[in-house]
Amino acid sequence: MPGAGAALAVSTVIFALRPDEDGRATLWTPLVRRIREPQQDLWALPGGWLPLDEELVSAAARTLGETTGLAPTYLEQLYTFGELGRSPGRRVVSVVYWALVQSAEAERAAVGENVRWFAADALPALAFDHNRIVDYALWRLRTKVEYSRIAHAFLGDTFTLAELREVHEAVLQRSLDPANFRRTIESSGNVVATGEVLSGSPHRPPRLYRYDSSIDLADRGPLGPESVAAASVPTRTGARP
Amino acid sequence: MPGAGAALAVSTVIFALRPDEDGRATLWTPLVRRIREPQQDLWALPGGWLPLDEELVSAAARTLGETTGLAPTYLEQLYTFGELGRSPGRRVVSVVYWALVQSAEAERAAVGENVRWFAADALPALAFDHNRIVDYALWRLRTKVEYSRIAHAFLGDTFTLAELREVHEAVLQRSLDPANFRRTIESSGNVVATGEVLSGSPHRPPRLYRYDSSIDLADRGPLGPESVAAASVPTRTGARP
DNA sequence: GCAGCTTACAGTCATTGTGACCAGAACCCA
DNA sequence: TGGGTTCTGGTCACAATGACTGTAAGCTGC
Repeated sequence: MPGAGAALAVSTVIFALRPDEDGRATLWTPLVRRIREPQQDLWALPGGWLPLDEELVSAAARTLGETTGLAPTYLEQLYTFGELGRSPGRRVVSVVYWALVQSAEAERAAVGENVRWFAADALPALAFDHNRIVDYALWRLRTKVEYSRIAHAFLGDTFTLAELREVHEAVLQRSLDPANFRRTIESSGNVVATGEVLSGSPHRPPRLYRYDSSIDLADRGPLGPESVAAASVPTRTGARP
Repeated sequence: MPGAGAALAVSTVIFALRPDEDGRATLWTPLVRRIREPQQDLWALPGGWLPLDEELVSAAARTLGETTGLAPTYLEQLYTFGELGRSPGRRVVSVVYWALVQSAEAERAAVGENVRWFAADALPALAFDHNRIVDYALWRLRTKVEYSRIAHAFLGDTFTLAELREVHEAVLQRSLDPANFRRTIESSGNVVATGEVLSGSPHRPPRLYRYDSSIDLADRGPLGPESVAAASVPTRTGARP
C-alpha cells in the first residue's frame, strides 16, 4: 500500500502553425497565466490535477480544451516529469502530453488576458520546469516529423503538396526542394490525390491531396492508436476535376 | 489542490540476452511473483510505490535491484500507464522504465521461488496489464536498436564485432551479413578498435572493440542522458597486441 | 606438420534513396 | 498575348546498403 503519494498532474504542450511577423509559417504554442500560487502570474502549460475517475488522455484533452478552447487533431503522451525539486512545496509528478492543432482551429482559439500564443522557440521564462518540457516536446516534434506522418495533423482534410511542404519547412526550419519533396511524399504512399485542384491562386493550380486514413498518423507499436477521437475537420472544396 | 490522488507506482521492464534451448542468444526478462493481493501468485514486473522523496529513475533502479539483484547498464523511461481499469479496486498510475543488463550480470542475478527469467516473446499471463507493457517495451527496444547505440548496453567493456552482431540478431530476430554489419558499424564511428584480439577461439582470433564513451548510448535531446550511474562493468583482457 | 575447416576481414557489384538541378505545363495578370 | 510564378515530371551524381566473392588466420585431426 502506498504512503501519502505524490500529486499527479496532467499537462499538454500544444503546437500550431501561425505566421510570424514576416508572414512565414512558424511554430507557436498557447500558454496560460497562472492565477494562483505557486508561481502566480507566470506563463505555464495548460493542465490540471488528474481526477481519480478520468483517463490520462482524456484529462489532457479536457484541460487543454477548457483553458484554450482548442480541439487537437493529434494527442500523444510525451514524458512524465517527476524531479524532486520541480515544484516548490510539494511533490508533483506531471504526465505530459503533446498536441497538434490545425491552423484554422488555432485561429478560433480563445485568447485573452490569461491565454496567449508564443513563438515556440522564443519563450519567456515559464513556471516550474515548463521551459524544459516545451524544449523536449519541440525536439520530439522535429525528430518525429521526419519518420512519421504527423505533419498531416497540422492540415485539414485536403491539402496541396506545397502546404504539406510548408509544414515540414516550418517544423524543420529549413527549405525543402519542391520537386524532391513531391517525389518522396508520393512514393511514401501516405497520400492520395483527390482528383481535384485548388483554384484561385495566381499561378498554376495545385492538385489537392488527402491522406490515407487507413494508416494511423504515428506508429505506437503494440499500444495502438491513442483513443481520444480527433476533432472534426472542416472540409475544403476544390474547384475542378 | 489535488483531491484524493491516484496511487503512483514505478515499474521496470528488464531485458538481457541469454541462450535459449538451442543455445542461441535470445531476449529474456526477469519477473517477480506477486506475494499479496491483488493478483497474488501471478508473475509481474519488478516495481513498487513511489516514495515522496525519491526520484522516478532512482525508484526504478532501486526496486529492480531489490527484487532481482540486477544492476542495469541502461535505464530509460518507457511510458506511463494509467488506464482506469488496469488495477482492480484502486486507481494506479505506473511510470514504467525499461532496462538493459549485460549477460554476465544476468547470470549473477538472484533467481528463486519468486524471481524467474522468461523468454521475452513467450510470456505467461502476467498480472495487471503487464503483458501489454512488456510488448511495448520489446517494440521500443527493437525499433531503437536500429537507430541508436543501445545494443552496446548488453555487452561488456570490450567486445568483438561478432558479439555485437549477435546482439543485433537476437533483438531483431534475423541474421545479418557479417561483412556488411562490420562495414556499417565501423563507418558509424561509434566503436574503436582496442588493438587487441580475443584468442582462445578455434578459429581466426577476432579484434576487440570498445565503444566511444564520449557519445551517449541514446540521444534524448534536450533532456540529456539519464542520470542514474551505469553499473560498473567488468574488464575483459585481450591476448595479443 | 600439413590438409582441411571455420571464422575474420576486405573488397566488388548492383540496387535504392536522395539532393541538386533542369525544363515544360498551367494558370493569372498586365 | 506575353511575362511571371508555381506546379510537376524528369535527369544526373552521389551515398547507403544488400548480395556476394575472395583472402587471411587461427585451430584440429590425421
